[in-house]
Amino acid sequence: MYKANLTERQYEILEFVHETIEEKSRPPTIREIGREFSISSTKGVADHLSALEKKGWIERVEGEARSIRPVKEKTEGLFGEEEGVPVVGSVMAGEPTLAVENVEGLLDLEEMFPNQEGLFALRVDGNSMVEAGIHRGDLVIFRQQPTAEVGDIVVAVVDDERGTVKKLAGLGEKIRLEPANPDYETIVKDPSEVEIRGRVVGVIRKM
Amino acid sequence: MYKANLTERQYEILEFVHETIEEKSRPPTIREIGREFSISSTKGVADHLSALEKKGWIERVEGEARSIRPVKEKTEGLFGEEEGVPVVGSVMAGEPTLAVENVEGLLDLEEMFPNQEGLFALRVDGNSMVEAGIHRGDLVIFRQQPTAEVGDIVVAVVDDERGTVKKLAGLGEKIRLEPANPDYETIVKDPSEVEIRGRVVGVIRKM
DNA sequence: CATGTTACTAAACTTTTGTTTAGTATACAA
DNA sequence: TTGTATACTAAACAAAAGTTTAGTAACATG
Repeated sequence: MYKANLTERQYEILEFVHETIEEKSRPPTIREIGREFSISSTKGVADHLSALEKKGWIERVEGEARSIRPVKEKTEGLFGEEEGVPVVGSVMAGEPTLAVENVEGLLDLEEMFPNQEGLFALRVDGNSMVEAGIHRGDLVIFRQQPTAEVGDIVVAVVDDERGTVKKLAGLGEKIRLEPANPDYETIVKDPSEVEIRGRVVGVIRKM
Repeated sequence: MYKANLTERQYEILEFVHETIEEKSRPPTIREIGREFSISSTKGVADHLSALEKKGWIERVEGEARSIRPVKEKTEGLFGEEEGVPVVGSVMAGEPTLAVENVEGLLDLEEMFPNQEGLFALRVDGNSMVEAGIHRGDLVIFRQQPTAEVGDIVVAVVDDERGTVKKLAGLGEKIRLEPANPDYETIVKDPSEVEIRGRVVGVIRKM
């Protein structure tokens, strides 16, 4: 056995199917596979495909052209198609490299902050939130919403300024926007003077 | 004209092509499109495809089955396939919603932290780096490397412990690992007692 | 030593699919 | 009014692609 119950030949063909889909955005035909591997008979290729299907690596629709379809769950991992950066549980001494066994999961950023309606990013340009771990240059991810709860970190517009990021500390007759930096002062304004634009749901920093 | 120089019918067909690729991971045949739209003649569909090709929305290979291929640059945006969270330049007062005109670009997290060899994430569980904006629970993204420069924030293993995140403050006869929190003390160790495992290149926090 | 799997060739066959020819009808612009 | 683009039908044709039948050969396994 070669990799994961596949023979070497079967592995090569499965790999070619993937490459073709990747490059040409459609699966290859039996004859295209045959040409690639110098298999003159279509039956030769068809046999490999039957084996791959039987072993659960691909699916096909009988009689349809280009119907080879890799089974995602089985194939991802084998060809490194997973999205995301691996999250390691711990970094132990001794081993020079971080082994795959150490990986707890994959950090799928698209899943973490999906491209969904109402989600925006804003680059922070002040220092008023450093104690909340939001530094100049960071990108804050915020969900656009007109209100928030006390304690939330919000993106708000005060006095026609560019939006600022502050902690919402009070919501009564006066709205209190509290910085996380003793050098800055809490903003206390009438509700009419403050527009809450969104709630911060994440921070991303690249160094 | 309907959308972006396409007729309504052409738009519908282009949309169906996209859906088919999305759902079945291969483009539809002319007859499959015909069936969907109750166009009995293959010529009727072929005419639409010729129009789409002429207008630059798709590409085809003559004589090949299922060779319709949407031209990525033109199509993305029309069907909302872009990856990433929009980055807004500023959040202005007045407008109730964040207009698309405001968008400076798209934050493509996969591009920012690509799934490349040697890139890992580690969840921070101490408070020793709060002043550097790294809090408990944050994910630090680090590039696996055995050395680093003074000033870098590194992931290191000291005394068989689980990896810690510290600032590399000295590299001579003794290695200095400096926390960013006055409550913690700088670690000063022989090089033999410290293993630098990587350099922190990013921080991600979800709130 | 029979049996099954793998890995093919060769040739014929069928179905699917793309292409072409011929024609209808509507709408719009020059 | 003539041309051009759109939006099709109908029918036939040709090429592409999947399927099937009949074998060969190597190799491993019980």
